[in-house]
Formats: sequence, C-alpha cells, structure tokens
Amino acid sequence: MDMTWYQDLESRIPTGEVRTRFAPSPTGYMHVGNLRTALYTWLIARHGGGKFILRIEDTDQGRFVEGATEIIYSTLKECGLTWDEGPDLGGPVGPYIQTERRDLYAQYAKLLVERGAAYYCFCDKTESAEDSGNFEKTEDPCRSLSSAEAQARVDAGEPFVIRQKIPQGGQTTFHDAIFGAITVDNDTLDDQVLLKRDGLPTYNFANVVDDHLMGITHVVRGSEYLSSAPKYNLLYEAFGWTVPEYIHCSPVMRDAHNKMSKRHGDPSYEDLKAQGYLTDAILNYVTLLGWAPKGENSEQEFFTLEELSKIFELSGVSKSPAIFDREKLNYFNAHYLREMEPGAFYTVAEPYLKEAVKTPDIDLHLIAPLVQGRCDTLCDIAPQVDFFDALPEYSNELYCHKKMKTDEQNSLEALKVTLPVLEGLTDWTYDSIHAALVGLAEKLELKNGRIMWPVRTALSGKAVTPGGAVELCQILGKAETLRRMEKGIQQLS
RNA sequence: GGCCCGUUGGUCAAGUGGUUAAGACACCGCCCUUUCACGGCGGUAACAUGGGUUCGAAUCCCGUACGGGUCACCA
Repeated sequence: MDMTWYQDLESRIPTGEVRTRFAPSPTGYMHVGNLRTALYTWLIARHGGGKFILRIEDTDQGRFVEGATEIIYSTLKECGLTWDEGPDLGGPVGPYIQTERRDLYAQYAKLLVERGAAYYCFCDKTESAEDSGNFEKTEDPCRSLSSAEAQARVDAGEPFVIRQKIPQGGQTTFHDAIFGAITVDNDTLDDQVLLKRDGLPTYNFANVVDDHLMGITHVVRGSEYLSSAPKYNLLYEAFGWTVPEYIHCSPVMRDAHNKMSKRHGDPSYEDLKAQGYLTDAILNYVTLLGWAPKGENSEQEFFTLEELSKIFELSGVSKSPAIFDREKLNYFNAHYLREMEPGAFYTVAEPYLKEAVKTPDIDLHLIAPLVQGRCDTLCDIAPQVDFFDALPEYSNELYCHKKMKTDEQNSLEALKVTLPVLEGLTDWTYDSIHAALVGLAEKLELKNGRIMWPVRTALSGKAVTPGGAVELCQILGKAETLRRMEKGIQQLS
C-alpha cells in the first residue's frame, strides 16, 4: 500500500510537549526584529518546559548568502538562546534544513492534489501585484483542468507549479494568540503557489509541512504573515492536521513609518555589539520592545533570561509596532555596565582602554573604575581617556570656573603652591595625594575646588574628565603630574 | 484598489466599565559633589476623532481619519 508513505514521518512527531521553532532564512544578518522573534520563540518553549528547535529555511536558491547561517548560530549562542534540535544537533524529526527535505514537499503537494485541495498549474510566472499595478483577482484556467489532462501534461514533461485550491465562497476563521479570531471571505484569498517550478516549496507551504512534521505547537512569526494565515488553516484542514497556535508579532520600527532595515542602515545584533553594547542589555531592551510584564511585575524592567523564561506570557505581547529607541537602549546598556563586577567590567573594557591609552606606565586597572559609571556604551571609553597619553593643547579659559571660583590668576597661584607640595610627597598613593591637596586647601583656608580644579585642568587639558584631580595624579604618576603642572604654570604665566 | 490589522505623553508602555490615567527613557529644575557622570528629589507631557450603549467609558459597539501589512514560482 503506497498510501502509507508518510506514516513513518507522522509517527516520529513528538507529542505532549511545547515545541517552538525559530526558522530563519540564511539571507543575511540578524536584525533586531529577527532577534526578538527568536527570543520570544525561545521564551515560549522554556516557559512551557518544552523544546526550542532551529530550522533553516533555504528554499530560495537566489537569495542565499554565504556565512549567514553562521551568524545565526553565533548570535543565538551568544544570546544564550539554546536550541534542542537543529541542523547541527539533529533530532527526531530531521533533517532541519529545508533543502534537505526537498522530496517531502513535493510528495505532500501531490497528496493535496489527489485530495482535490491543490492543482497543477502550467501558466507563466505571475508578476507581483505591486509591480504590475494589477490587483484584480483572476481565475486560473489550470484550476479547471481535468486531473487526467493535467497528469498528461506533467507526464509530457511540461513545467508546472502546484497551487492551493482555495474553496469558492464561504469564510475561513483562524485564531491568533495576540490578535484573537480573524475571519475572512475565501474569495479574497488567492490560489497561492505551494510547489515552485524548481520543485522546491514556497515558504508558506514548507512552513505548514515542516511545522506539522516537527510537532510545532506554537508558531511565532512576524505580523506580515497575518494575512496568509487563513490559507494555512485551509491547508491544515485539507491534510487533516491540527492547527498550531499562532503568535503574530508586530514589527520593530526605525521610525513611525518604516521597519528596521539593513537598507536604511539600521543596526543588526552584530552591529550593536560592535557599537559597544552588551548582549544582556540588547536582549533586555529588545524583549521590552513589544512585550511588557503584567500584574505584579509590571513595573520591573530589568530581567535576566532566566527570570524572563519564568514570567513571559503571551498576553503581554503588544499588537502595535514598536519604535526602536537608541536612547533607551543606551540607558539599559549603561545600567548593565554599572552593575558589572569591577573585574568583569575590566575584561570587557580592556580592549577599548588599550586602544586609547598606550603609555606603558599607566595602569589601566586604575582607569577602568573611573569610566565604568560614565559610559552608555563601551565606545564612550576612548574619547574620555585619550588625554592620559598626551596632554592636549588647551585654552586657559578652562581654568576659569564660576562655581569653583577659579580664574587664570588664582589658578596660577594654586598651581604654584601645589607643585612643591606634590613634589615633596614621597608616598604616591590616592590617600596621600588626597590628604596633601585637601590639607593644603585647609591650610590656605580655601575651598577644595580652588586647588582641585586647577590641578585637574593642568593634568588633563579638558573640562570634563573621568575622575578628579587626585585620581589623575595617581594614574599619571608623580613625574608626569609634575611635568604637566609645570606646563600649566608656564602657560598661565 | 480589495482584504486584514493597529491607534494611551516625543519613545517604550500599565490599564480590561468607576483611577488624581501607573512606571521607565528622553527633556527641564533642585540637591549631592574636587569637573562630568552616578545617585536622590521634583516638574512638563497622553487616552486619534465623531457618534452611540451606560448612572458612569481609555476600556463595549458603529462610523471617520491616520498608520501598517498583504494581494510574488521572496521569505
């Protein structure tokens, strides 16, 4: 009995557990919307104690990008979105790459033809409505071909596609976890292509077949697929399969009108990393773009993946698109940066510090804690610490500070009295320098700032520095400190 | 153009018939302070719109406007 060819496939489908899948096509980089979809999908699986599956959808021969699969793997791994089954791990319902499942789709498409839910079409390729400007729905002449005639043309070697035969009249209703029940007239649906001329399935068909065969219980995808969902239901119905739960997510926007896109130069996950953002911060922020915790957690905004997998609920997913806000991402990143243990921060900051400060005598470990609280991203480090290597040219205007009550004249005096004090210091530590400078101010009955401001200015040549006068003295070392102060005195004289 | 979906401050958002309409980012002010940050305190700012239903509507219904998606042998 050849009608049982699919029984083995069907028997492999796991049941009784939550199974979700992330199914990217290897056409480029991992954009933010993609990452969010992967994250939600993973969260649903983990929240339900189920399996997260990775499937590569490479049915478009023309758009394959070399290395794209690797970016998908590395991004998911870095983010901690571990998968239980996939091309590299295998699993009970593999293979997990669609081109390796090629024969399956054709078989299932033919099954649909036999059942009268699909038909062979021999027409020329149709242009997209947008390109052609033609939105009229036209009756496909191949739809009414007799099965004998169609089969004869197939046998004769005539190229064909297989199209879904949408019922005439009636309505189809599908349910989405976020949007609820949506009903459409069947007459508004088109006989979409299931199997392309090259024998590979379209995205829509491969999805249905694979999601069923892989036992996917929750289908997470972008809302751009919302309007094709009714056709999916018709397909599931024709096969006699159980319809999974749909979760359609609205897009992540760059502004009110446009999705985030590579074309507009919007950053991918990798770009954000290169711009000095931490993975945890990116994930945390992206989670909140289109999802919010409910109830008692509704005011919490910082989450670990672990916490999220406990409290993530679909009811918190938003229907409307969310605009990606760099400022808020900065806030999250700054928060994560500050929360890091000093050692951990040093590890991530070191490459950036080394890039900016090359003087061998300078201890980068002393600089790191100074910049930790002053950065939105790691890329903010270098511009703040470049003066350690070389004192920049600066204007004497910098010595004038209203609040510190300093001007060029009293700054010159301050430097002149401070120089010998520091010169006489044998113990060059933070505490001793601090004691010396504060002691001097006290002795002269001056506010600390009257001494600190001129010193900090002379040492940095900048209006803003990480750390104050004492830290800068300590880090620069005695010799360099004295040299820069003498330079200041000379410049002010 | 047909169909589908959406609309709470500039942004992310809570809210499910009765609230002074949360909170966060950003912005502004004050405090802290050896600069700048950090931190603390306070402030400006919203239910797209018109009709219903109701004692009462951000919440329910209808229309309008605006926005998005889709109508590919792309995903």
